[in-house]
Amino acid sequence: MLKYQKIAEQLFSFIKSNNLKQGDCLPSLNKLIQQYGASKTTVLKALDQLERDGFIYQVQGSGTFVRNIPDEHFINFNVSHGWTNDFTKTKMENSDVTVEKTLPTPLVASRLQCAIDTPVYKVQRLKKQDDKIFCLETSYYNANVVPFLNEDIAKASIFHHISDVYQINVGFSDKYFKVRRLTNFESDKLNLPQDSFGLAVHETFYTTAGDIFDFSENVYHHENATFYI
Amino acid sequence: MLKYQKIAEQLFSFIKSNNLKQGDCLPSLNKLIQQYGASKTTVLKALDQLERDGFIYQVQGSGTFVRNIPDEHFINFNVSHGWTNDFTKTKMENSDVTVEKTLPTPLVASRLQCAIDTPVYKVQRLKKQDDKIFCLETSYYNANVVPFLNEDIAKASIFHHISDVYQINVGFSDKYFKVRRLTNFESDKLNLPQDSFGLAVHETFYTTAGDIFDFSENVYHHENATFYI
DNA sequence: GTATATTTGTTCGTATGTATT
DNA sequence: AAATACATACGAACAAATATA
Repeated sequence: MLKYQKIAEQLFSFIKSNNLKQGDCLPSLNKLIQQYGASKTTVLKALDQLERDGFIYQVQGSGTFVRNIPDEHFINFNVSHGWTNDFTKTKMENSDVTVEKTLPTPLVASRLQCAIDTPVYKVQRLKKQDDKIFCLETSYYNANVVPFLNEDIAKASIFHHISDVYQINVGFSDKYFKVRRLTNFESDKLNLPQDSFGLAVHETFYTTAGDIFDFSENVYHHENATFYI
Repeated sequence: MLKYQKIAEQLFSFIKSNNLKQGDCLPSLNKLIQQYGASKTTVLKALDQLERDGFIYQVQGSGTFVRNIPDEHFINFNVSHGWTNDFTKTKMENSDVTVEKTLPTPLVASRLQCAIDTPVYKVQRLKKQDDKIFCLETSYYNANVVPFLNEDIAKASIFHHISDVYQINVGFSDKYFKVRRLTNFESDKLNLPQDSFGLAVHETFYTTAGDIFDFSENVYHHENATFYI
């Protein structure tokens, strides 16, 4: 692990273990430089990462301070994979898992930016948190990039699997969302009355090298799924 | 304007004016260093900002590439003030503006982290985009931080006003959201049937110095409001 | 397939600027 | 007015990943 990442992790642990609250002050840059035996550049990079992640904020001439810890009943909308609020990891369980090797619809092919005769894995999963139905996920993996998937892999974590086995690492994603009425199939799966509404999220995932490997649509249970950013 | 900001702006303009698409390559670091007469650190800082904003991605050993331009019908969920997708600025108009100096409810006081006898401005605005109703905003400003507001200011831009007049600059915000049924008042304002659903967003705004000055609830029209991140 | 060049990523050190205390 | 603390910018060296010959 890199030096600035290690510093960022230790500072984060410091905040958690000392139970620091919004507005509490962190040690000054110079103290952190001494404390970690690092250069200013390196400590600043660690602080910048923590700031991007929403844990701290820096005020010129004043100091570095802790931000609010997000309410634990809400889920970080930025990490749709991993499902953690970074403070208390919430266990997300997959059920009703189906995996099918098939050909993409025109919409899916356009989102995966592949030809319509490119084989894709269609994966559907019902995600539950503490036995509460959280969302229905329908995702499509380009089989030319992700050579193999099955129910066992999908029941655990697809992203971890393809990272471990194929060294395919998630880089970034395009993410669109809106509120819409559920289809009968969706309301059935989510155990909601017909004509219920939910949050529908379309997300296209790219590898760190910029290649598309996954397009997903998640439909969230409007009562059980609440988010923060 | 700072050097790295200027470089970031010019690179962004370069992408737009040359109509670059997803995957297109930007000049290498060394070329940018020569081109802008800046150090590696400074150019990197500009690139990091553009990467954070979702415009580019960097691949070690390979190069720097352009990301997808977001669909123009979707709005950047991260900038609830300003209302721009950074490529085509969409005009957002305020109507049905009311401003009232009052005392906070317990919920509002807790969100503003102020006493219940602290005066606050309650501002309500209906936001329209091309005459389509976009959302109903109800916001509360701590009057000890923002000394004065009226309908004229609220009809234009409150954030611009308090930045210009009081040097109060927005630093960051805590943002929570979920899908819920609208109240009768809300569905009436949004011109939707009763019992419609919408996206409800609670956002607490902090100044760059870390002081809370605004708590807002936005309720979005589920047909007219679509987002990206 | 391998060596080499290219390109981004990390880390160090230093100087100067700017805002707050 | 002075001290403190973060912000910007420069330069240099080395590391790591990728592209190319």
